[in-house]
Amino acid sequence: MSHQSVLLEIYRRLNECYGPQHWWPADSPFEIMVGAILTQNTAWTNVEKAINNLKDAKALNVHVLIELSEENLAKLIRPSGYFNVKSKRLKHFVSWFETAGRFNGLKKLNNEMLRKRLLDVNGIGPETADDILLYAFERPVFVIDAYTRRLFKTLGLIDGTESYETLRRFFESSLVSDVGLFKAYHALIVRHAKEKCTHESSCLHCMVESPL
DNA sequence: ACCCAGGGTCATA
DNA sequence: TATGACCATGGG
Repeated sequence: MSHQSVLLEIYRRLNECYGPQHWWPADSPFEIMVGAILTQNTAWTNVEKAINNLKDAKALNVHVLIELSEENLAKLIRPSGYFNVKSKRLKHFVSWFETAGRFNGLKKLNNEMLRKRLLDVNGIGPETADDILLYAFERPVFVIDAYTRRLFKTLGLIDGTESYETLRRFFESSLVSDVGLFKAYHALIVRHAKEKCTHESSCLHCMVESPL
């Protein structure tokens, strides 16, 4: 059986268990990018609080974020944790974003170039870059996170020690390159990890027992 | 009281 | 290249 059919079958079952997930939850692509940085190693419920603070302060835009001091920005995003680190990272990101000509400038770059540029920003690593590429720029990039690693290790499809790039290539070369599929797949993997499948163990749709 | 969450950087060997 | 310390809040 090809990797393609295995991965599609897993997707089919996840989708049957949980249905559409409406991801990424945000009002705009810019909010997605800010959220991608804020959610680094952090529960999403905490990120929501930080984003709401930014909205209440009318600070969820390039101009205000550039003007805002690092200290004041840290206060606003406090609930998301690592607030000093993330304040710096957001500042790095918005300065870069503005300099690069925002969406109209950046959307001209191909996937590989855009990814390279994102990774040059201090505070943006592979997963954050791919969140931004997939959900904000609608590029067909498969996001690898800890949940993905765990699930597919449990399924015996990967060893679990592979590098980020190796795993990303595995998914991207095994699946048809489709933004909608990649978005939905990643969202379902997260959903499956967070809300463990409550179906009977005999459930034919969930081939996986909850990871330990 | 402990554990973890939609990671990434930096210093060290 | 590869491991470890560090960042920090809030919910279980």
